[in-house]
Amino acid sequence: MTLAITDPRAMQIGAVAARTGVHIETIRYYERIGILPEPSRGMGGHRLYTRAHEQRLSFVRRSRELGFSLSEVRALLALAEGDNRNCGEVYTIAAKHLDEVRQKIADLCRMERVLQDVAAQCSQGAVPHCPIIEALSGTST
Amino acid sequence: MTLAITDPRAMQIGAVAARTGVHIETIRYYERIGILPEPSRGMGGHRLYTRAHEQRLSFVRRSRELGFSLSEVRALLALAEGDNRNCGEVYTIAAKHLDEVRQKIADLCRMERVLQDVAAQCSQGAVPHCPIIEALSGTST
DNA sequence: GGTGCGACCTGTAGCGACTACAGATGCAAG
DNA sequence: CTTGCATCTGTAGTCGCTACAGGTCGCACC
Repeated sequence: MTLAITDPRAMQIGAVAARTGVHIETIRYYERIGILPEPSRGMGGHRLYTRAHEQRLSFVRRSRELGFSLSEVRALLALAEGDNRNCGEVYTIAAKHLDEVRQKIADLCRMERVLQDVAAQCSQGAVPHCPIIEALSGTST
Repeated sequence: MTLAITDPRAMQIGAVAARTGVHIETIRYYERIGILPEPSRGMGGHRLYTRAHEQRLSFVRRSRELGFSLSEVRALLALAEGDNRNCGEVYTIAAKHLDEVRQKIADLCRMERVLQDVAAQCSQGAVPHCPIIEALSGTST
């Protein structure tokens, strides 16, 4: 029964989690939604991962850190899998995402300015009424 | 039966939605979670809103546009309701939120830089392998 | 008096990307 | 044998909406 040819380099989920920085629950979640292929199982039903799994997980993690959505990550993985003719498609995804990131930055910077103005009025003290509340109540603006 | 003293200034949900820019479904959602008090109802069970509801909704909308979470908005509303002794608490919430916004901006700017670098390598053409994929695969970094 | 239309009603399920349990195992050491 | 950690499965919760499905209300028009 225990003749299973278990690769000595095989890792359990905790080990891959530690090496990739991806939480255990998230790894199982990725498997469930098809981002990570199902690994083989050892004696007690424990998942056994290979270097390929680890690399794929690292790829996902780095992509997520750069703000790619999981569906973008899925697309990137598919392109990475294939030959390198698809570099243009990869570039398209990345460029589109870069635009979105810049848009978000612009939005947040606008928020920041307003918040700072509003907060600054408050710290100038001597308040008959709270200027933050009044700004949000929007009798001005 | 139809003696109900309906305030002529009372609006139906569609009107408040139009005036405040908050979607109808969102208004009902706010009511459900207790952000907006239940309005009175007219003949057919339709909600009837007052100016007070409209003002509260506008307050919520402006706060949300500045990125406050609904639980922060709840707190701000409670403070706005009370006397103005709580201006310090309002300031605390706003300042904390401002910090978070700045943190997000910093994070996004870091993403932006990396994405731009990576994308720039790609557009420099003459690619043996896709540099974006390689960057995400992380043999470097 | 019917019929159509649009605005409204209630209630529930779905999104994205996890996270947090509960309750059952596996496995090695003391 | 027991303790204790790691793992297993499955489900529900998070946030802030959004999108239905299937019913009702009120008014205009013929």
